[in-house]
Amino acid sequence: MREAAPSIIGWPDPAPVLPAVIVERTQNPTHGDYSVTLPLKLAKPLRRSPMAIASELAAAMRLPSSFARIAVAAPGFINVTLERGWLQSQVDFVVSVGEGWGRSDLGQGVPVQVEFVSANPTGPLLFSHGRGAVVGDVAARILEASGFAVQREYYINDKGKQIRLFGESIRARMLGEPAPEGGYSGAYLSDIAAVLEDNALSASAPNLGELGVEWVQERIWDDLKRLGIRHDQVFLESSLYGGWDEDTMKRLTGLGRVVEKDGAIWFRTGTEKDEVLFKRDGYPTYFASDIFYHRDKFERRGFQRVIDVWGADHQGQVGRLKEALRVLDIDPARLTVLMVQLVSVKRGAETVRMSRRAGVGVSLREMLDEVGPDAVRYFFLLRSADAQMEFDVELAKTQSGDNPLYYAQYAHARLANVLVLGAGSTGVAALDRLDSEWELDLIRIILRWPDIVKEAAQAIEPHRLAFYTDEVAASVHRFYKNCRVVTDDLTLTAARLQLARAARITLANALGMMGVAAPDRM
RNA sequence: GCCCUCGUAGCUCAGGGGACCAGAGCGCUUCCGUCCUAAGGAAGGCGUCGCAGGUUCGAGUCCUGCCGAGGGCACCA
Repeated sequence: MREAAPSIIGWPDPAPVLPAVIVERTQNPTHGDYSVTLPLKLAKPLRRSPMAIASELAAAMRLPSSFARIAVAAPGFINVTLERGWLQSQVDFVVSVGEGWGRSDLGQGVPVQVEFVSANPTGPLLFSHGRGAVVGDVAARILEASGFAVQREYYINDKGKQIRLFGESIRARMLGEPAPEGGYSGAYLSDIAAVLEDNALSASAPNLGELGVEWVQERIWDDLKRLGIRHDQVFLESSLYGGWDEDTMKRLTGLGRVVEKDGAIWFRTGTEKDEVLFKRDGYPTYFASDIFYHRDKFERRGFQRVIDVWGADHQGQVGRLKEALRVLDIDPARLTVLMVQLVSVKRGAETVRMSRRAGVGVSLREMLDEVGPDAVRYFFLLRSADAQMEFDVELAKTQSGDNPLYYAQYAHARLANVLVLGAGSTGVAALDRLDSEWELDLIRIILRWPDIVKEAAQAIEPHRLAFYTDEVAASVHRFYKNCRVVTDDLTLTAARLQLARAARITLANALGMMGVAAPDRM
């Protein structure tokens, strides 16, 4: 269409710029399945009526009549309606593709890194960390399914005084003393102290911090494992300081971006407010580490794109990091930072607000114990990452359709169940008999799945999967309720079983991409 | 004071500049039970899309300002 349009309607001088998206999905089914709005966009530059342009373009469009109907509608839309026979035939196609249904080679093997969680090993993961963990993991799954070469990375901040402070906090706990100034005071310190004492270590042992980190990190891996999350790579901050730091500083200095004042070393942002890179005591700031780290990702390791999942409390860092990348001649658009907003936990009438900074709140582990990993994942995915959310514990535990997780999983279980019941049926499927509104609606929704994945990959918006899943589940329940699958009518039974297979595959793939179980029985 | 995210139905939230786009679920009021799991389905009411301008053939959607909520603005992490 984009290529053909000029020759069909004649090109003016200068030529108009065509929009990137030419065919879009209609939002109202009475207008068909797809629409072309090009005539409306071309009307002004061509100084012609949009309806006339639409008619000419529509007349020139060549689509097999078995595939779709084309219509022109005021004020200048070209609407394409998929033919029933074609829709029905796609049921076989979905079944034949099976597990690959929804996957694509959109990314063409481009290397992408998703870095997420990256919590400091000085305390167990909070529930709010879980949100970033799920968002990052599902973003990675979506990109993998779309043909990107994805690496999942966990960055550990193993330098600096936090580890030392952590060790001092453990020592204080072992001695029954209060935590040091700015130290850690959570109940888990007692657990660590108990383990260390069991191993005959005293408060005077020199490496309490390291031992504590080991304990915490084990627990973090364990929590993530229960959530179904693994990382491919652990990156230590300390590895940035074997020369890479100096090399990067040399580059920045050469670019005239480094200045020393007040005994510290600063990055010249180009605005009035410079940023400290190395503190007066000689230690690097997080900003400096982040510059070294991201230059490493892009230049040394060659990732084309990097997705960082950060908590909302780090958003101040985004602008200056991107500015530093730009200065280093790395296109900042290659870095996407997903800001994950705060989570509060609602238990009955009580709401607990989570605060990372304050280090208080509900631990990820308690929530895994209480509602299970599937509910944690699905509920986090039912909200876009950039909106603050409330997690309703009672709802997550409810075993009914009020709970969107059960609603979706139950739809899958129903299909699996009916497929077992129909396993002995011997009829030959007559797909043209899938002609009720419920069946055709389900087919249309199923066929959207590959687009949903692509859109989620392009926008990096994992929540789109959950909303789609909810739609599929609703359509499945309607189908199940209105179209009895296994009957004496053998060709219809076979056709409906095939549709049930296609729907089950779609639901299973969608739930699978979210890391949520798709049970056959409930 | 500056920056970021959000502001849509009583509640929790979707809405890639398009035409019934004003939505879904929950909650509320009803209805559906020989029969594949009623852990379900069907019907109904619910709104000045925070406010005011602007861009556009067309604006919850983009821009500006204001108001409100939350989070950032450390030689903290």
